[in-house]
Amino acid sequence: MRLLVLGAVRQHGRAHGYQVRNDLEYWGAHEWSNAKPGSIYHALKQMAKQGLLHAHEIAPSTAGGPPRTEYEITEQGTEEYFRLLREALTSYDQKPDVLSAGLGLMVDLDREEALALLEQRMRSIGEWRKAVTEYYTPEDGPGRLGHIGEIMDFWVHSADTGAEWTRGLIERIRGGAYTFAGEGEPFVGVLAEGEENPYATGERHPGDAH
Amino acid sequence: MRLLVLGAVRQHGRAHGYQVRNDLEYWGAHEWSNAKPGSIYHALKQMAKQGLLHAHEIAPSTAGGPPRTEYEITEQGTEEYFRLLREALTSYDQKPDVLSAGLGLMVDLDREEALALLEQRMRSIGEWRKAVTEYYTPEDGPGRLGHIGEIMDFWVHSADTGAEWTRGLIERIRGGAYTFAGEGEPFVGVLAEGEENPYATGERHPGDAH
DNA sequence: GAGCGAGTAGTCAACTTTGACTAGAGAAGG
DNA sequence: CCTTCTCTAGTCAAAGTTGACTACTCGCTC
Repeated sequence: MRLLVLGAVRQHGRAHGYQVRNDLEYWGAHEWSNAKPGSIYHALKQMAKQGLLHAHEIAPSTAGGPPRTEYEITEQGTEEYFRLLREALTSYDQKPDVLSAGLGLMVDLDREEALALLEQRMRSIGEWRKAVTEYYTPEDGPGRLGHIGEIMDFWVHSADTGAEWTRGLIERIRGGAYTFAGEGEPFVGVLAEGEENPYATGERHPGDAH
Repeated sequence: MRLLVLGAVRQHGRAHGYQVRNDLEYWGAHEWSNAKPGSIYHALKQMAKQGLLHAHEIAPSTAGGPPRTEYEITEQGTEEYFRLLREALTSYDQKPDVLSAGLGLMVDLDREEALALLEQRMRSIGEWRKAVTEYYTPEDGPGRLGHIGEIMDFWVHSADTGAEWTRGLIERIRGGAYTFAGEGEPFVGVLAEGEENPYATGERHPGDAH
């Protein structure tokens, strides 16, 4: 959440809550993370209180609606942003939404660093896997865990396929895919004021509960 | 959370919070879900308030510590339990911890139903995949999403490998693995009073003194 | 025989998330 | 001209989560 919001504000330079909200929808974040209005506005306020963002009270907008608050990222916020971003890319905590946020923002780093972080991620997954399999392997033979063992198996399978996917991503990046920081014209990751979102949702989204 | 707690209480017949807490640790739930003391006690109280559990105030325990409250599952709670369990097994909402909880408790259903639910899960994943790929496939060729497309790719990859794993599980269950409801001696999924947990973590628990 | 650590059982404040709601402006339609 | 819809921008109460903390007992050691 904080990572996403900081990333959105940072790309705009200065943004109000509704803009952030739209960016996150543009990124599809409402599908794979808990990016709902309440969370976004809460994060903005909280981070403003903590000095990661600077808030400007602004007169009511041009297009109706309540007065809005604009936010700018502070130096402290930028630091925190990169800390969170690096962590999202390296640590394997099994929260897929954290990785997704990291992927969406990784181009704020330079290519070499992104690669290094993803390599580190591979190692993290390896360590996690080793710890888990050693720890939960019963001494008196497999199978004594019964169906509970399926949980373990599921997690290990997820780790393995996650590692495989990460390896693929590393190849693609190493092969020159995408435009990272300092490589010229960056990918436009936010919507300009007034630009309409080509991925704006119709009512039902692919991730909605049925 | 609610699913896990209901499942634990139900298997005991009658249980106090600390017992539930221990069961969840036995299942490894502290690894793959947010099963911390605070959440567990909160869920118990909340569900008691809502009539899913019935609370009995009990005198201080035999072995020191504050007075404890014992809970029994009500009829309403049992209904809710099976509703949550079926949902956890069928719906693909990308929250791996929900599936894990479902796996740990699936043997409370009979084999045929578990299989049917998992088949349904396969279909859900298929639908999700179709919706997402159709929805986010740009008309003007792939690649216009830029690195944002990697998020999509990651999710689709997860869905595919998740489906593959589910297929494997279905095979194992169909092949006679595990003991489901009504198939005689059930797998012992909870700890008896006083039994020590062979998988107790050597790690520090939240709440431990430093 | 005092102190210490470990186990038992649970509470609490701070924080985050959720989902429903508000309220004004322009557009659309009859 | 009046109603209804959609977009803009955000608020709020209720629920859930986190991590630290309490308080009590038993066994052990120094």
